[in-house]
Amino acid sequence: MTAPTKGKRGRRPRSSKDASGHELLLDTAEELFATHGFHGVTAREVARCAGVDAALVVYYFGNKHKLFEAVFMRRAQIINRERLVALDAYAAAAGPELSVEGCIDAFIRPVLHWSMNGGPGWKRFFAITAQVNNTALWGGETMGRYFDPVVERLVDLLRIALPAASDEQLYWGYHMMTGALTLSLSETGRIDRLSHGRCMSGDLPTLFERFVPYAAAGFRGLVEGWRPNPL
Amino acid sequence: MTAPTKGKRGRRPRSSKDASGHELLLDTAEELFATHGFHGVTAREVARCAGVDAALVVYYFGNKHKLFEAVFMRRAQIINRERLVALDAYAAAAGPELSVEGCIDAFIRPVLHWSMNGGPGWKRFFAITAQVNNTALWGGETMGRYFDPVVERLVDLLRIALPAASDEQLYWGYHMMTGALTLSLSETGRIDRLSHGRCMSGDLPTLFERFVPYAAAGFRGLVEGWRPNPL
DNA sequence: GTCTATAAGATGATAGAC
DNA sequence: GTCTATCATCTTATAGAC
Repeated sequence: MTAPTKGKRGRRPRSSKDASGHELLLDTAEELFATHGFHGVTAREVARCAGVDAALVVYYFGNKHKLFEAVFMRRAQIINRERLVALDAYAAAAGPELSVEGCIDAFIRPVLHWSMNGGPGWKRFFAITAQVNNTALWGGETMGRYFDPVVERLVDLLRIALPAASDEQLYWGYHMMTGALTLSLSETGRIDRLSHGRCMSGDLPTLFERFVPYAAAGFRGLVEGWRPNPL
Repeated sequence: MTAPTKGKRGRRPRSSKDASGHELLLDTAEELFATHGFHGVTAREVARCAGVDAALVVYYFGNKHKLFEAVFMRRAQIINRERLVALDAYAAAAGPELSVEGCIDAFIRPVLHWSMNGGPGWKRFFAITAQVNNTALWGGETMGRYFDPVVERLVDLLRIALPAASDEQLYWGYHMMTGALTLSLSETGRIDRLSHGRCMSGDLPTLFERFVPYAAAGFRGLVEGWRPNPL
């Protein structure tokens, strides 16, 4: 062993020019949680990797779980605020000419904007979101607590754009849309391999161009219905 | 402390009528990994909960990670086999009258069948699948390794059903479909809360009825396209 | 605000008895 | 095949000095 430190994921020595310990811990936790998941990282690793003392995790956040919640909340709040603004602005601009495409555009544009232009912190946040959304134990509850109020606003507009749709159909439609969206934003690289390079996880402009017509047509197809052979 | 054991998630004392240690460990690992994720469970916990000695994890599987792979592979192989059979049978029956709905039906019918009729082990497997699918580090790679060959067969059929679609569109369409499918099968309960009980995660016949027209219309909408305002 | 020291216990993996 | 005992290390969290 010749390295000066023995930490598993290395230590970044803290310089006086760095951000505050609080922000440093948030950023570092975001990075490590995104890659390894909540249980795949220890609070000590986060502190070590941030170049900060381990006791400061407790000092700033109380415990590891509250650190995770703080990471999640920081950007979720921004998304929620911008989505509400975008949905209201679209509703005001479209008037009675509201379209499904327009509603979905307003709903996903903020997340695509931040994923493209927000830097690596935002990408990591979306990777965390995908994991939370797909975890039964605290995922359903956490996602709902943070995002459901804005989803209700989206469903309100979709009710106008698709008057023939029942609420049950709209909620199922949203459910399928969010599965596609969180997976897409997590950029796992699977589609790159599957498509032999024809599609790229990180190509968000193309994702946007594909996502809106897919989801909008999906909502309409839902309303038209389909009679399967019974399962 | 009055309980005879002190294990965090309890011990199930092993009786001579139980299945072999190998199967017991697989079933128990499946249950715990589904709920808490790979890093959220220790190999010791799996063994304790199975009523089996901790050293047997190493004896049977080599290490904790290989135990996880064994859990995942056990049912993935069954799904793959049945999906291939279903896709081939549908292609043979439909001939040139192949429809997008029919292809998607054939692709998802096996998983819905097992989720509805296969007992809790299958539900747990799908919960694990959703987590793997949405994890960047090993998710993209693992999902691809297990499932991509069958996905290629699906895309082959969709090429016939949708001759106007480019491969790039078909792969994006599959990508969005799989996000919706893995989230749906993981039954996180989020849609139950969001919809105030109008929709239920565990209502798979309704999911099936909604999923096929949504995804099929999505694929068609993808081909028709849509010109967004630039991001 | 930041650090050291430490408590009290769990971890994955192994060696080797039976 | 199954078990005990053990290694070397890591864990969350706290108390209290500076």
